[in-house]
Amino acid sequence: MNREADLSERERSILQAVVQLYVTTAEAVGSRSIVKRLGLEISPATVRNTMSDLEEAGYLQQLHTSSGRVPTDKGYRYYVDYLMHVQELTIQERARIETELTERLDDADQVMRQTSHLLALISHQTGIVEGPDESDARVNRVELMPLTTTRTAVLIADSYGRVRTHIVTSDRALEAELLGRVTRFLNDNLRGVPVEKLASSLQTRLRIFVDEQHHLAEEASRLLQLLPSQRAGQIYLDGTTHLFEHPEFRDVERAREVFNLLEERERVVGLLRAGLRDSTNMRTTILLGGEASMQGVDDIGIVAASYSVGDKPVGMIGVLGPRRMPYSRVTALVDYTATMLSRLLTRLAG
Amino acid sequence: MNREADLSERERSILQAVVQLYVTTAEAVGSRSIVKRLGLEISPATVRNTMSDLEEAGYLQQLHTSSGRVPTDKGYRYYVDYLMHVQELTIQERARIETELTERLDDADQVMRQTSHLLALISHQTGIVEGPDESDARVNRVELMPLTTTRTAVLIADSYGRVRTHIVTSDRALEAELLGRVTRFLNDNLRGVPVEKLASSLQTRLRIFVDEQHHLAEEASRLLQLLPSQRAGQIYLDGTTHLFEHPEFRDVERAREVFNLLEERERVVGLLRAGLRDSTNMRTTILLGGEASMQGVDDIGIVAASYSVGDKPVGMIGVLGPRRMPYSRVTALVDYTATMLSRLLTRLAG
DNA sequence: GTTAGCACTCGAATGCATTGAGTGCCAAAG
DNA sequence: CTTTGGCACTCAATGCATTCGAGTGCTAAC
Repeated sequence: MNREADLSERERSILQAVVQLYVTTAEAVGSRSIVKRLGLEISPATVRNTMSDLEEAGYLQQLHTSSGRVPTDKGYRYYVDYLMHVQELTIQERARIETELTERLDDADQVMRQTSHLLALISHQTGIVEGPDESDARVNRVELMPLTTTRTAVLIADSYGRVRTHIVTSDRALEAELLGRVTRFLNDNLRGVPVEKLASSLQTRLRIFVDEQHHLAEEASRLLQLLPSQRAGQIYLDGTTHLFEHPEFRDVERAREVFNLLEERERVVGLLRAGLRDSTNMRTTILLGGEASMQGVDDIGIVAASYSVGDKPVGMIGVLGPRRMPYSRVTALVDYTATMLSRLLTRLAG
Repeated sequence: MNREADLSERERSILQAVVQLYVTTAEAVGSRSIVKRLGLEISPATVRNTMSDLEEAGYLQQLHTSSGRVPTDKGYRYYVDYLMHVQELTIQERARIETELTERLDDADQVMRQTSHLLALISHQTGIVEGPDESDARVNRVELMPLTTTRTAVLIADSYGRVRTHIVTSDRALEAELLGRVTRFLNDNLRGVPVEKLASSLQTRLRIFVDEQHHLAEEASRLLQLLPSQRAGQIYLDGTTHLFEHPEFRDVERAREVFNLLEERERVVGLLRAGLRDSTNMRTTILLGGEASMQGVDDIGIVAASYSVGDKPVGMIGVLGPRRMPYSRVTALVDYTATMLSRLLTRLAG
């Protein structure tokens, strides 16, 4: 079923005008302002009739009998799916994203931190970057670094160009020389193994090498057993205070809800993932507070896109703001940023 | 000058009652409730006279002519300096801090994250931990880990048991074998050097070793030059959303001010440091919004304490909340936590 | 199908009286 | 000289009635 066909040309342009006006003014929009906005030769009364139809069909909503109208979830959804035309970024903005991202090219971690910063800076909203999915990361290199006789830093460089540090304590003293040999052993045997399966992989390979390198393998196994199990994908946030700029969060309770959401990283990841799942063939997805995947937090909207390393999508980025967000601008931003990030990370991993 | 002598016994106990009542109720306190609170055989009228004196002396304040009174900065200051008796933590709370901190004993970074979490959890306020001052950190061990032919991870374990990762890109390809030799060279020559002076120290020692190990030293120098200069001490925050629970931050503008402060890490570090400087011989310091060192953010209070590695104070922890804070409880918490943290980090570094 | 006109609705703003917690002050008591 | 009871006074908060105005819904005419 093509919802696009449901609305007449006039209804479409009026819905569009309502959304756009509401987004900029944050106030319910009336028939007169619509006429002004469209510059058309129709009277407010006509607009009122159409708006009434749109309300009946569930696209608009009145806060009280004699007020202007405001888009409903359905109205926003229609707008972002069919009416919005993505507003290109300016050349300056593109250039800025490109230079400020490539500056930090060295370090995947820093690239992602900087990405969230840029998203926030340019959109004046909250920028979100979810780090590459741990489950796809593979071991590029392992290093064991003695800290004290019993404490050892296990350093794992993964296929995304990130370096992770875990510190493990063992019962008995380990000599630096031994750690050096174990390191070499691990690098010879574990490159390309999924990071999550480091310990279990080693167990498997142990069987093969058990005779010749029994001692080394034992030691390595002991160390890797101590690694904490993988936490959920890292998340980078920036610009959370921009939320305070919007009138919908004047009420502290509302603001609090959103801040609570942002503190629960798994929930944020969950939302972004849901967005990816529901996404059509578009590169960006828009999630609206109140819709199925966003139970529990109304009032917000998220523009999200996935980024890839090579051809494989590995994580999400997004911009979170009030549901009343300038989607056309933000969509362009998120789309372009995701493309740039993909390119950079691919180069880093390659 | 001993300010303690300035006030009569009655004035002292009434000031104390005002602060305590105001802290729990968040409402201006009147003469009747004070009488009830103190359970004394004096009449409200007497209390009113005394309160009037206290107001004239600047310890109390009326919001409007016919309302109850509220402590001023000076009033709070007197209270925390002379009237407050620290309320011991319960055994359960002590036990909790101890077990939940020692659990993560391995990793200084995690210990500090956990510390901020505990501070927030137990106080129901915002917990702050400032990582050990970078300027005192010394190199314990260095490792170079090849990521690609041109990208190298420089790993530095410092004397506080932390491991830092920097990724540097060099112009020309570096063989793993070479990096191994450079690593050994660095560890032989740079242990104990202040982390900040890594690059310059190497330059100095280069002159000595220039003949025999010219090539190695050159290579090492090139890599270390690329390290980013040290950013200010890391900061760990937790429980920022607790701020929303207090009526003083019902007004979004107020809340926003504090969140902005918390986003500017250097400013937070600056406040804590100022606290350390002003501190008397007490182990904890209390900073009150509006006072000299806290220009620009009213309405908040901070209880801070320094922690040490060995005998040397290296960083600060604190709890931030509304100025109307239960200082006696929070002070006990911060004090005990700082002691525990010192003990753990000393053990880690030792 | 579109428009002008008009009655109607309802939130927001304004004015006004009431209430009550709390003070300041004074004169009397201790 | 300190303390107390009494009393007038102040001021925020509350409730209520009124007004104002943006905006609608409806109907009759175009």
